[in-house]
Amino acid sequence: MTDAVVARRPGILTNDETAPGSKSERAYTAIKAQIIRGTYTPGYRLVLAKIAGELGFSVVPVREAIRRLEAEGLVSFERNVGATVAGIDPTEYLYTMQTLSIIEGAATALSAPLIDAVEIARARAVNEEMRQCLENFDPVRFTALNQEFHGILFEHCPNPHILDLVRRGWIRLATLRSSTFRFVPERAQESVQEHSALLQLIESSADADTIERFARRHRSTTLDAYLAQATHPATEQQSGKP
Amino acid sequence: MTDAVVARRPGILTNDETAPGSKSERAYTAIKAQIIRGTYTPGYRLVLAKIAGELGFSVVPVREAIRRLEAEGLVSFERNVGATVAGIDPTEYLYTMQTLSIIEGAATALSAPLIDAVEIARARAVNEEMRQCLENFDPVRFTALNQEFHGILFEHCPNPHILDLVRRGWIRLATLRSSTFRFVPERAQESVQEHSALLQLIESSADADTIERFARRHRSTTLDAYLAQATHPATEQQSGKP
DNA sequence: CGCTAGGATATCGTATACGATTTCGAACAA
DNA sequence: TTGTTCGAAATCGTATACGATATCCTAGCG
Repeated sequence: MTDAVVARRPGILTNDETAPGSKSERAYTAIKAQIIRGTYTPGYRLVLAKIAGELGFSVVPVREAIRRLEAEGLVSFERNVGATVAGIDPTEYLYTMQTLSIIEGAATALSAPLIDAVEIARARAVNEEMRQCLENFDPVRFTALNQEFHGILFEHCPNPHILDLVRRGWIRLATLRSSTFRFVPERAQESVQEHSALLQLIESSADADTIERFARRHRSTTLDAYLAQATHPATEQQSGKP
Repeated sequence: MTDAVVARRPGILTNDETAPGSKSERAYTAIKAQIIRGTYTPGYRLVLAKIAGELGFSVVPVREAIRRLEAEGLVSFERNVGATVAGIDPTEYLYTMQTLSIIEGAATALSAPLIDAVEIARARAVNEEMRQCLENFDPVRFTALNQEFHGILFEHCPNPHILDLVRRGWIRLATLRSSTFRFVPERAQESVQEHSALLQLIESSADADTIERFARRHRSTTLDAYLAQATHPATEQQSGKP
């Protein structure tokens, strides 16, 4: 296979973290980053004064940032009580996954005609590396590569709204990396194979419907695997007071 | 047909407007309502002090509300310059419609198994009334009923995220009621017929895929009709200074 | 021992004030 | 006329202050 020469880019799903804007803006990206990184785990209480102190800002921009994150679904907020990092119980997880499978399926189908041979090659390289991760049992890298792989597939989606929804879905799922996520080797194996098949479909210009169906199914199957594995995916919220 | 006895409810797409919360909350719903009503048309400049004055609040909650609306895509915002009601150029419109067709199709398919005979009857009644609106040429009522009809179809969608996305899509489209929207009688005629067919599919428990496909197509066909009709859907933003 | 009342504490919600930035227009030079 | 500079006005961005509300703890009562 043609490997090596294939260029690698950061990938559409990676966060900027560059935040040279207003304090409100920086608070927004800072908090968001913490949530994604997992420093603020689901259920963590976001106390205005505390965060403001940590960032060296006053409460006003922090508050604004939090309400924006609430609108994005990353934070849940209660009047006169405060905000917490949005928790994800099993039901929530299922909903999120289902939504993502629908959106991402569509995004992939819409991107497909715009993916050229070079991109296909890139995706193949990534998928190959994923296979190697399986042999070396490196779930962390596997997950990262999986993200990159799918990123390649839908980053050409011409509809920015859909792209945005996909990104949000991935971010939402990223917040439970540590809690619900379990690595399922058998499923991962299948996953790599399905990726190959999907690339085949795209390469051979299969019709949009087929691609969409396949991509969607790929997602929801992964979901089933994870759900089956997770014995009792923590219902309770953890208190955020360290 | 069994009419009359069928109960009528406000419908899932109608706005609450009840806002007994904090000022930040009330500012949020107030501004949102104005945007949906069309009082604040796309391009309208949302000046903090002015809106604060109108509502009798200070600027802080207003600003917060605006940033939340930005996160929802109803308002576009530029640092140190201000916020305007999000405009929708033809491209944007197309993107929004495409996204909505995908989401709404899925929502309808997911709802279908949960819709009972009573609801079907309700939907039939609404559709019948739509047909009458065509005869009397009442586009306004027709549009309202169309909203109610689709509301019945997907309001049972068990996935709240999807439901939420559908709602947002409708709201986004509502903001251009006055600008891009043109009523296309021929298409409206077809629309009513497709509604009947869709109800048939649901009633006969057609498989999810068929329903989804049909619902999606129904949407995107409407889109095509509107786009074909709109001669030159205003590219320019109107200045907000009255 | 369990429950309720009441106050202390933590935290939120928003008004006000003021510095920072952009925008707009007028005066002036080419 | 056209372009440029400079200053005033408009508007945004955020710190601070303080009232409002919820939560927690303690003491007292049954």
